Amino acid sequence: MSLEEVAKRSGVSTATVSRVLNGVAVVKSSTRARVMKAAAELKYHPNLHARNLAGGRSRTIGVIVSNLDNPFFLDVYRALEEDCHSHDYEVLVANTAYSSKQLIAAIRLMIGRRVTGLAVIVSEMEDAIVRELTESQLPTVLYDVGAAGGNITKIRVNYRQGVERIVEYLAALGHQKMSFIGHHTVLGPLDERRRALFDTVRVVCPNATVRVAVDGDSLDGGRQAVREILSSGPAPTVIICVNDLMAVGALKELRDRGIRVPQDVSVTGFDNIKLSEFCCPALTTVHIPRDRIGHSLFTSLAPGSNGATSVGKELVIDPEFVVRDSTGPARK
Amino acid sequence: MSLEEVAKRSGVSTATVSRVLNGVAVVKSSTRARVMKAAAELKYHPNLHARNLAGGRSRTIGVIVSNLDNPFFLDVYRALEEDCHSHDYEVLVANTAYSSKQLIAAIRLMIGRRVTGLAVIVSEMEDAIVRELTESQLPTVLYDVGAAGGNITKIRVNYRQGVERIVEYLAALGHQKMSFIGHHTVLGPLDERRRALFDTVRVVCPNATVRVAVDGDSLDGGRQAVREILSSGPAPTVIICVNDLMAVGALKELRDRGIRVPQDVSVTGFDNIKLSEFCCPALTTVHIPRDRIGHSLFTSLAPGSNGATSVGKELVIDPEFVVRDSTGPARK
DNA sequence: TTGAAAGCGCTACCAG
DNA sequence: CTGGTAGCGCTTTCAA
Repeated sequence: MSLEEVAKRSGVSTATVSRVLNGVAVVKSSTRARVMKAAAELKYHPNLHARNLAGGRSRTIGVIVSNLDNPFFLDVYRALEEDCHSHDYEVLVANTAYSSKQLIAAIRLMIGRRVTGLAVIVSEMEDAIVRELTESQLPTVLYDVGAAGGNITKIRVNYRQGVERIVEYLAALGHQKMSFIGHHTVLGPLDERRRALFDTVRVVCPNATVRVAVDGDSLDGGRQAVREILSSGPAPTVIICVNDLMAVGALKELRDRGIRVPQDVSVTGFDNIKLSEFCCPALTTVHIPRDRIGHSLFTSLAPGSNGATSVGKELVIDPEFVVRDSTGPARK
Repeated sequence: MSLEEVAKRSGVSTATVSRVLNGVAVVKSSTRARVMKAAAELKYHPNLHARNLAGGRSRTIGVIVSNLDNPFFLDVYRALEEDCHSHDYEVLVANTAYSSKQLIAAIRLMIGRRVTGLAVIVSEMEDAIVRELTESQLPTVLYDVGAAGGNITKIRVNYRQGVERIVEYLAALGHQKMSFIGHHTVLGPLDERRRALFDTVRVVCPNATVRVAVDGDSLDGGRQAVREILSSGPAPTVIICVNDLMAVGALKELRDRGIRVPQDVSVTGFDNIKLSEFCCPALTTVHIPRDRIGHSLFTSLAPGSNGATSVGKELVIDPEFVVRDSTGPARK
């Protein structure tokens, strides 16, 4: 089941078979037909490793994410995949489960596969890794970490802006006792959100207090974080969640305890994943256009018609505040 | 950045470099050190395509699923990935979005990559595809479709049993006006569930009626299907959903309309994804052990110590009925 | 313990 | 329009 066997069976050279299979160069249609027939009869499937090796190219974009379970990543992935497929590229996904070790392994794997470009959407990025990527020459898009330039494009979401809207809105509603739940990550976007929160609170409502709890990035994690908040001090009047997934978990715990949302406590999410409309109450959140992110990934990574990638820039994405039913006036 | 450059820099042959990098054969430790050093300095990353080509192997398991968005698939994937990584295998995922065309493309890709084994967890399987897979010789696991034997292992979930529990339970609660919402698929597991439902109803509660609506396999799809049900006839007292994801969507639509669950209408899901515990009300559903499925995938596909895969069997997985808060007595 | 060399399957360049 | 052939980068005997 190799090119050579197909060549033999159809009485032509391997070169011609290759031409036919790749639709390149003009091959006499009778010859073409013969080759196609032979390939079909032999159930021939080209060895992609050989093809990539010989061709040097790979037409593959790699994506590494922290947590495929979070719909946020899937939405980005879907948009990217759409572009890739319509331009005849493949996508290779890798999941790190927030582990640096797995991140490194994933990066090595992508480099080893000689991907055309690599998108790294994780929050466990360490400086050393960013440096290695920078030195690797591989066209890369980093999400909310590192600096643009050279082979690196940075996509930055303006979290600060989103957080500001949330805080301003809550402050106007009279909330003073706030809490924040996030997940275990010291670096990257997450901490950015936490820091932005504290900074904003300091400016907008200096009298407000903010208690923090962290747990896993999952429904269970959100629920657990709320337990921690509730058992470690006076009940807050608002729970600001680092993302919608954890917020939905938080909602569950509150409901189980008979704490009403938003009457007793307000809850906010972040990301605006589909689920945020379907939980109850529907979440007040901040929309982040995952589709735009996904499409930007492709645009930056895939070589344009001129043959060059457009990496090296910094793309800023502005979020949008969405008010739904999980927030209300602070309880007296 | 090729093996040869590393060899040159460390003053040994490519063969030796290969040995060092693969930890095979005994290499003098001083030589080994020199090679390692050179590789590091050169930031050498082995070309995986060349490696696979030369080695013939690939230590990669491919998985093709219909809808990565449905947590069900992710759970299966995660279990499989865990096994793969701990046995030094890679996993390659492909998403078909329920399209036969994409399924075929994905299969070709997997074969082209010469994966060790392939798991196909989709519901858009056509006979022709099953046949092609059977003839391909590639160790394959099919989910709820096709027949075991040869290079094919079939994993079958005993849906019928799950559906029976649901119907018996609902019938005992006095429900007579039932409805079923599923997604667009004529073949595979889905239709199995629908047929099982009708068969069971006929036996358990012949007086009951069942209306059907189908839409996409998503939160929106579930909501939409409920709209269809509600606008096309008398309100049912129970809505049986083909899976939890659609059930959560259904719940949302009911809530928006002020229809109480379970007082006005009962709702059941299927799969027991994590979300089914977190929605409100928590879903009565049928648990399907995705982790077991994932682990079985690996066991069947990865060659054992004897070097042979254990494909060819049929594995039956029994579901388990889980009662939560979305079901109650039929409204008079 | 190490080197030389024969491929793995395919592409691409050069002739014809 | 088609064939010959030199690699692509790595693994793997076979000798040394």
